[in-house]
Amino acid sequence: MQALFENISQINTMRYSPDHKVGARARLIEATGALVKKNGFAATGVDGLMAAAGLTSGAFYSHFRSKSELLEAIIENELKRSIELFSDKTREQAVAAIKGYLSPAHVAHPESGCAVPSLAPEIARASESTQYIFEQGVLELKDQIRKLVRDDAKAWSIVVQLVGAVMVARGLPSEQTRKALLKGVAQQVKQILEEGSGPS
Amino acid sequence: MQALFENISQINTMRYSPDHKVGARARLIEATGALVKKNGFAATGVDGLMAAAGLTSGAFYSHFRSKSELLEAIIENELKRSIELFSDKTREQAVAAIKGYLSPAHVAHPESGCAVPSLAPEIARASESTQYIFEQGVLELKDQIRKLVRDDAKAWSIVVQLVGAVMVARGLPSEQTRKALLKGVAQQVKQILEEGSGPS
DNA sequence: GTCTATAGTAAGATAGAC
DNA sequence: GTCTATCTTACTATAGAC
Repeated sequence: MQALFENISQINTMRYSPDHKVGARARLIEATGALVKKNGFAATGVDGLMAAAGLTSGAFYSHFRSKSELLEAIIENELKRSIELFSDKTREQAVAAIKGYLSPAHVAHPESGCAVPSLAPEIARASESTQYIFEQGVLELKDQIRKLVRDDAKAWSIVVQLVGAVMVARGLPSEQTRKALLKGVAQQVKQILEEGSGPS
Repeated sequence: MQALFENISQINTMRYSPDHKVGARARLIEATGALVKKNGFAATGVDGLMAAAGLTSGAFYSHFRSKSELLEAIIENELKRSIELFSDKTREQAVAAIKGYLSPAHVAHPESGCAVPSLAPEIARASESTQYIFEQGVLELKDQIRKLVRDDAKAWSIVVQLVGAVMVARGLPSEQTRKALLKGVAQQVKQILEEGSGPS
């Protein structure tokens, strides 16, 4: 299973020449990623996806064999960015990233936020290879949080609180309720972080 | 805002004569609810929805003015059932319900499970009236959990851990990872429950 | 690589027979 | 209320010109 991951990564990496920093495909993945996080994958047509990148739908299939292949690429790209939010950071920076994740701004702007609260149910219905990529990303995210709490259970708890809080808050029309939820969850997450901050 | 809720509830209640316990509309909401939780709302057509109830698509609009009105009815119905899982229960029963929520069986069977981990992102993109119904349901769910922990922040934390854990676990192809996540979250939720179990 | 055009299918919704 | 048939639009995907 781990070997499969490595193969997928290799294929994706070697599809482009090393000196092309950001190709057309990468730009497509960026532009469509924002749209898909905002409006959902199933609800967005290929026409709309390509329009977001300033192109027409005919060009889509020069870059992806199918729409579902795009979802896979989006998940890979988006998860990488979410992971970077928590990696190679001081403890203070990581705690600030958690605070930002649980902010009203993140709730209000799915297009520039983490893909998990926007797309997780659609990932659960996607191909197995898409789910493998998702799993690798989630495990890496958990491991980054684990560095802060040095405990797997606590790390998992924080990960699901972050994504659960943002996902639920986005369905709440009342700002008051949204803020109460975010504040409550932030308080509990902070407590877990403090429990785990004994001597290194 | 509260008045709006009452009006919506009244309309829905008074649409049918009081002696009809379960009408055709209610059966439709049940049957389509399971399908929508499994496959997603946007991804499921009216044809498929009605086929799940043994009918054809033409009959759909005798019961709902639009597809989005159905989503609203499904959310209302499904949230009611999720709330009942935690209401009018002894402490032991409620704790057992939490354990069941975080079970592999719940992760494996979205069609018979809670609607929130299946549909929350689609609710976030739905009409404001659908979101009001969602908010009322989520608040009631939180208040049921609050009875166990007597603290709003802790109740919110548990709610988002439950829905976040199931939602993320459903995207993980490895049973090992799924179980580790569920076990870790269950452990942390249990700890919150024990913190809040002082003298009444 | 990107375009226009189009094939083929499925979508949401309506009309009228029964 | 439910059916079949249909309208209109949108969908995923492909073909061929540039």
